[in-house]
Parts: sequence; C-alpha cells; structure tokens
Amino acid sequence: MMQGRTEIDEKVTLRVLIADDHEMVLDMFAMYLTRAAGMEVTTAKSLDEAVDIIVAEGPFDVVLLDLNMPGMNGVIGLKRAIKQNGGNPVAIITGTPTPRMLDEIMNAGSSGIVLKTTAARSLANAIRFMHSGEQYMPLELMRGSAQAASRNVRNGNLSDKEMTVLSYLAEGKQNKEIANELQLAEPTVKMHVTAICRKLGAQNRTQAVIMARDLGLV
Amino acid sequence: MMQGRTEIDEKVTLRVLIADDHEMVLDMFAMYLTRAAGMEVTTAKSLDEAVDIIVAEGPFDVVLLDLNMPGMNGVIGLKRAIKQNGGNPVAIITGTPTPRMLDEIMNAGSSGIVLKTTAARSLANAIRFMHSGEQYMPLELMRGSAQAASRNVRNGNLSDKEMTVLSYLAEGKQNKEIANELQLAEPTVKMHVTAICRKLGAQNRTQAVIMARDLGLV
DNA sequence: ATGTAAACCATACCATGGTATGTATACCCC
DNA sequence: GGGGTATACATACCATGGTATGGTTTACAT
Repeated sequence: MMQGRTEIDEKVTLRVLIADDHEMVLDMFAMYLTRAAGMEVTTAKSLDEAVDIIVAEGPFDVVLLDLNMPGMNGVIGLKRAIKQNGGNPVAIITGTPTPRMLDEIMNAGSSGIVLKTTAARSLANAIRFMHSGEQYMPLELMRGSAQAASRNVRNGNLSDKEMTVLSYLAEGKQNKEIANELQLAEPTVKMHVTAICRKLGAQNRTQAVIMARDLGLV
Repeated sequence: MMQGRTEIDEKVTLRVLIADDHEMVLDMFAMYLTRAAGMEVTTAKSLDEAVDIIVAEGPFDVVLLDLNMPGMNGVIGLKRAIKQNGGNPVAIITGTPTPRMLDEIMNAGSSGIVLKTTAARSLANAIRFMHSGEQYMPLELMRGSAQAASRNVRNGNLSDKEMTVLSYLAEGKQNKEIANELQLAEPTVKMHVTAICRKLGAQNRTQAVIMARDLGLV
C-alpha cells in the first residue's frame, strides 16, 4: 500500500471501466482519460451494468467504482466486481471516505482508493500505478488510517470507538441496541454519545447525526 | 424558469468561473468546457477564493458554485457571490438537492441549478442558456417543486403541520423548542412527532430525520 | 346532518436520553 | 515513573421523548 515514483509504461493503451451514477462525472472521466491519457474508457451507471459489461467484454485492465452508486451496498458490490474482473485491479473512487470505509475497502481486496478531490492528472497516474499491481492510496488517507493525524482535521477529534458508536447513532439506534451490538454496557455507550455530542457541538444525538452527515463522517 | 430550445450564440467565448472543493471535478469541468465548448474557464476551491477572483478580475459571464464547498453556508455564500458578480448569472451545481434547498436557492436570486447527474454536454448548454438571462432548472426538479401533487407521492402523506414540525425535527430541535417557535403546546408537538414517526416508519425522532433526509423531504 | 379527518390541548405514565461523579485498566510517550 | 488519552463500568439523578387516553374545534364532503 504505497504511493511513490515507479517506472510505468505509458505506451500501453489501458482498457478502463468507470462506473458512477453521476453521468457528468462519468463523461468527464472518460473524456480526460481518453484525450489526455490515451486510455480506452468504458462507462457504466450502476454496479449491475458494470458487472454485465465485464462479463460481456472480459476483464478490464483497471475498474473504477463509485462507492455510492446503485447496487454497491458498500463493499459487497466491490467484492462482486473484484470476483468478475479476473484478478485485475478494481478500485474505489469516492469523495469523502470515512476511516471505517477505508478499512473495509482495502480489506475487501480493492486495489486502491482514488479521491475525487485528487487533481485530475493524478488519476491517470493512479490507474497506471494500480495496473502495475500496486495498491494506491492518497497520502492524506494513509495518515488517516494511521489514526490521529488527518482525522483531526475532518472529524472533530472523534476516537475510533466514538466513530464506531457514531455510525450506529447515524442509523437511529438506541443506546441499549448499540450496547448489545458492540458488547458494551449502556453507561459506556452513553459516555461515548455524550463525548460525540460535545466534540461535534451538538445538543443531542439527533443533532449529532445531522452534523455527522453534513460533515460526511458517516 | 424554463428549459427549452433557444437560439444561443455559440460563437461568444464565455468567461466562466467554477468553484468546487473537489479538485478533480474542477479539473474536468474546466477541461470539458474549454476543449469541447470553447469557454474560458477559471476555477476556485472555496467561496472565498471565488469571490476574491471575481473582485480581482471583474464579473464573469457565468459563475458556478458547488453548494457544499467551504464558505458557502447554504445560500448565504450564494448571495455573496451574486452581489459580487455585477448582475451576471450565478448558478449552483450540486448532486442531490432537497426541495427545501431548491426553494432557497432560487429565492436567493440564483440563475439556476445544475445537477451533477446531468450529462456533460448539457452543462455547456445550460451555461449558455443562463448567460442569455434565463433561469435554468432540470425538468426532474421542476416536478418536485410543484408542491402538493408530487409531495403526496414522496412524503408518505405527511400533513402540512407535520411537514412543518418535521423541518424543525430535522434541525435537531427539542419538542419544547418546537412548541415555543410554533406557538403550540408541547403535547401537540409530541403528537405530531409520533404521527411523523408512524408515517415514515421510524422508531424515534432521529430515525425520522434520517429517513426524511434520505427521502429528500427536508 | 352526519361522518371523517386534521389540528389542538390536557393528564398521566414509563422508557429513553443526557449529565455528573467516581473508579479502573491499558497504552503510549517523554 | 509520571502524564496523557482512550476505554470501560457503576450509580444516581433529572430532563426529554414516546405512548396512551380522552376531549374540543374546525373544515370538508357525502
């Protein structure tokens, strides 16, 4: 899981499949990669469509999937695509991944994560990098999964456990339910909820959920 | 507020400013509009940067702002930009606007809303359309803002009062606060909250808010 | 005119949520 | 070894949320 300078053959015409439910994003990806990077780009608007295309046309050199598109269901759809693509790299493209998502994505066998906040020219490099068998992840995120550093910027200093509890909060679950599912005592859950509200500046769990969603934490 | 075929002069080289915190989106917008549409594109990554650029370089023919970018604060940032752009069109570009946002955006004097789910080639047309002084809004959204008719379909048959209460719920307010602001007794608010939860299939207010947001009710 | 539905209020009860204190363990870093 | 932080649990108290029941008014349609 490294990012760095590698000698990559730029002459190969890579066959790339991109799936995203934002047609505009799709069009622009395709356009950029085709014109500026000389790749052969195929697009899809849902996971099902993407899988169908892979089955019909054979594995692509690199497949990029939007995490929030129809049919993805989190990493479940990712695994489906990986299984279909015959060992070739499948990566996730997303705007604001949470630490929890990062873990799940990489553990699911993805070849990497590309942020939509990344400069466009980096995309082509990332694709070639992944095609060479490496796993790609932006440096910002490496700090994040190594815990404290970058997370401080985005999530108001929520600890791992607090993020976990927050994810249950964001499903509208009760303290008791959360305690059961996480094998904790209810007072402990309350403590975490209180800490979450304090750190997010929320007056109650509902506001915490609202803010977490607005901040893209969940 | 119409969308339709209009004779638009395509020979003019429009000066367009696009602001979005997703650098990749920015790059691709710029690339598409420059290469495929022959526009002169300037980009910014926050509202402050966008405003600075407008001040420094004078009003643009069309300004596109991402609704969720730093500094926007909903329509507040939009109004700032409109004020600076000397009467020229300022539009919002977003992925998934809620009906409430639509109203606010259009009432704030925006020249239109462009969905990120729109095909890329439509973007250039929308920009020229707005530049000609029209307000642009995708047809899908016009249906949604036509109030009652479609709302009944989408909102699980919430009554007017319930929708009002829901909008306060969605801000994380307490029953007592809602009662005060709406000049109601607290039991009445509780009754409405209960009805909202029942109609939405939520187990508590937090789930109701989550569902309302996912359904685009608020 | 009668029925139906929405909105409103009241009282009461119990469940849930949130706060406060105190205690404890483990880990990391200096 | 001491200081900081994250985690965990207990007990207790009070605020808030949610449910139930019952009642009034208005409006609207059959």
